[in-house]
Amino acid sequence: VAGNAQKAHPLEPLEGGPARVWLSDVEQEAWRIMVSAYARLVGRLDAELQAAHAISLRDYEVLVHLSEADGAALRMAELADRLVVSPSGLTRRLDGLVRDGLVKRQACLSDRRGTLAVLSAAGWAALEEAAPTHAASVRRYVFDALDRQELWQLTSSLRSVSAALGGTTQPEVHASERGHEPSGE
Amino acid sequence: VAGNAQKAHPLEPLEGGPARVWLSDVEQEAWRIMVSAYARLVGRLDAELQAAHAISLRDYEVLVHLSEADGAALRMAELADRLVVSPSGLTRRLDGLVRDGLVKRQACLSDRRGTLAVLSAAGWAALEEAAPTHAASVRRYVFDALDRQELWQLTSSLRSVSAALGGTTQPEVHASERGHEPSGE
DNA sequence: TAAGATTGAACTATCAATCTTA
DNA sequence: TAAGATTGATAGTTCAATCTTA
Repeated sequence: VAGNAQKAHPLEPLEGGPARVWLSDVEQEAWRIMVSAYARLVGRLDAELQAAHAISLRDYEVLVHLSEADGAALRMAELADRLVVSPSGLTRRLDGLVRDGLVKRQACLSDRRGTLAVLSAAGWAALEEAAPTHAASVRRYVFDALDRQELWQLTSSLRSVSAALGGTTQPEVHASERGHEPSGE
Repeated sequence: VAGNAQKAHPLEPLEGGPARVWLSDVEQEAWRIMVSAYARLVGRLDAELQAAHAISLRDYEVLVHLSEADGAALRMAELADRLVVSPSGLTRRLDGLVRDGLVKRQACLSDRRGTLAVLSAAGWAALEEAAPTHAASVRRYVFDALDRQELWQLTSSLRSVSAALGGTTQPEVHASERGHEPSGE
């Protein structure tokens, strides 16, 4: 919503009291550019990844997270948390990746309710193939546009926002479930 | 993808040549926090808006953009561009808003192919009602977590990213693009 | 012939309910 | 009784095709 002096629509009940109700012009502009730039950025990254390797950014991110995990395997709930998607959303996403042979499901030994998502050989290959494209895109649109100081500052700011949102993937109470899995590949 | 020294998976074909193929650890971490923080932030904003006023963040943003336009009206294509959604996506979104009575469709006089989206009285009311909630959320999770310098820096960085993405319909003039003619595209 | 907007088909994501195991 | 994961129903989005007007 517009700030104090830009427009004269009926959205100004306050003029600067102790608890401001509207965003200032500077804040409004910052927020606007944040939303717009991020949407456009993600759209571009996805388009370039799909054009070059026929894989969506969403699916690619699954491969990335798995590749960084111990044994290239992760519990569904943990993976969903890292990807910021719902449990059911991850189930559907994994269905597609399993169908394409990039990921395999594996029973969790330590907790038989659980399921492990495991990166397959084909998944590794797809990741290795797509990674340079993705890295180049991110670098081109983000890191090349920022100097070192800006990058550090951006990261710091986003970390503050993340903290304000509350703990995400904080050290949870159940850390003993990271089962041992004889990498079935 | 992990950087150079974090992990020992088979994703390291280079060790630092002239054209780096992977992201550095710092870059990787910055990118990771960017994706995660933004997803969580938007999810929270949407949840709080829906809980308090039964309106989605997406629909709310339509109202905001219309409210800032001349006559609270915008051509479909222009609105879609500002919202970073496809033309068909906006058509469907407007269907819902029209059904709810928050927006009205109006024939465009100057170009009979066109359609105008116009904020209705109920739309204004809904916006006025929801705006304080949204503003408070954004302030709480973003602006309260950042000092003035960080806010300025963040905006600047995002503007650089936006510029690197290339002009969409995003002129660097922030205050003058209100109600201008559809500068032909 | 091209542009603006909409529609149909396909895809993806979520919530609520369900089933299995702790 | 609760937690992990999946499924059914549903909502929202996009691409390709279509219709109207420039």
